[in-house]
Amino acid sequence: MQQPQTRIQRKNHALILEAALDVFAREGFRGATVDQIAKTAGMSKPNVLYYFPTKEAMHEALLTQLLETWLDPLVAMDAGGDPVEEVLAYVRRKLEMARQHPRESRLFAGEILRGAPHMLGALKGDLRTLVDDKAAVIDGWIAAGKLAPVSAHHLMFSVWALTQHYADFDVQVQAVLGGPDWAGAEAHLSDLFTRMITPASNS
Amino acid sequence: MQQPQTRIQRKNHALILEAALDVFAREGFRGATVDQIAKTAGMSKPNVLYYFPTKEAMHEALLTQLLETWLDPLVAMDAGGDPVEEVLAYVRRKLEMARQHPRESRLFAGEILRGAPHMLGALKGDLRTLVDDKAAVIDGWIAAGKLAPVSAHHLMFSVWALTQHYADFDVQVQAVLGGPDWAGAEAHLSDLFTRMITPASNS
DNA sequence: TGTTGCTTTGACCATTTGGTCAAAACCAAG
DNA sequence: CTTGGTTTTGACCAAATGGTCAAAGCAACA
Repeated sequence: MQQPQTRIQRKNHALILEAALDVFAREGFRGATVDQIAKTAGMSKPNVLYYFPTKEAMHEALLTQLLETWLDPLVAMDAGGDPVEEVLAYVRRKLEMARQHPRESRLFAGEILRGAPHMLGALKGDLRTLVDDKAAVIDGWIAAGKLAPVSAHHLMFSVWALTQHYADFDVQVQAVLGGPDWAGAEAHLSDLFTRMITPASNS
Repeated sequence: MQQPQTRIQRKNHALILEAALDVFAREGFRGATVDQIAKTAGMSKPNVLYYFPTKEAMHEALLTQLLETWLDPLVAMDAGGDPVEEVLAYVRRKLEMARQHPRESRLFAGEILRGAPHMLGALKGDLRTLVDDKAAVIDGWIAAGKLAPVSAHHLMFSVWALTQHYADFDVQVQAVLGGPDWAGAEAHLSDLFTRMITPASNS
């Protein structure tokens, strides 16, 4: 599996994936049509199928490409940094990613919601490995008294749930608040995680 | 719009909605087919369409019915009770609901993810009203010093995000942990919200 | 300019799917 | 057992949709 060679191939490849992301995020895999993707990409349906053999191939290409980016904020959590600051920085990076890439967040959410038919392997493999790795780091911080005792795995679930919620459930948030409130979200999450993980002061 | 009259109508109505919930939760609205619903309900497609004029009608019936149940845990939060206990009890009720009714949670998530085409009115109406109402209660508790100062709205978003995550992203949770861990989830969330909302002790 | 290989698309096909319809099966009351 | 309404379904239809194909367009190089 090689990357596209010619300049025009690279361009159209990217163009199609961009369009597919748009449509998949909005309509879901089943709801998206190749025609919609083609129209969004500004080309004919057969031409889209010339670059990607099937609709599923586009979906998989997006998910594969996405997973890496998606995990970056967690990868960047540094075992050598200040524990509380590292976790808070992770939360902020993740929230920023949700704000900047809501389509990716929804694409991911839709895939998981449907039982992760195209990602189960990656979840049980790369994701699990990374998470276990970082959980060990967190457990180390806790053992050293640098972090309040929490379940490292559930802490990470909390970060995912809380940050992605603002992208995936954006419609609901806006319906309730009357509009977006990313600043409020960041303040709230910073506050929440600070209280959550700051170890009790040595009495 | 009346409820079904005869005994057989009531039975089949319920049977179809049960089947539709199953299929919609698993496949999403676009992915679900009337045939699947019919087969799950143990009857023919035309018979399903005899009770519900369209696929959309089933979806709407489910969502309408769901919204009420869904908000119950929040409705039950009592302004007269102990603030910290009330919030924690709300979290536990919501988590329990996610555990007992994952299909409903996924149905709801799918609807919101797609922009809430069938629920936007309810979100901006009933939901917003209820949330604003309860936010006022929470703000009252905070003003009285019974609760740590938090954004009431974002606090509720946090409850939703964290509890529903365990139902909606169940596949991911299980892929990472190797299996379900509702007990761990409850302990974690109890801990998290306790630290979040317990007011600083009077020094 | 002519040739070669890459790119693009109109037309087409098979399948799926939401929904219809008329006839059959069923049920309850007289 | 008959009759009138309700329930059920096999057969069917039209539209949507994923995907194919052969032919046309186009770029680049000899």
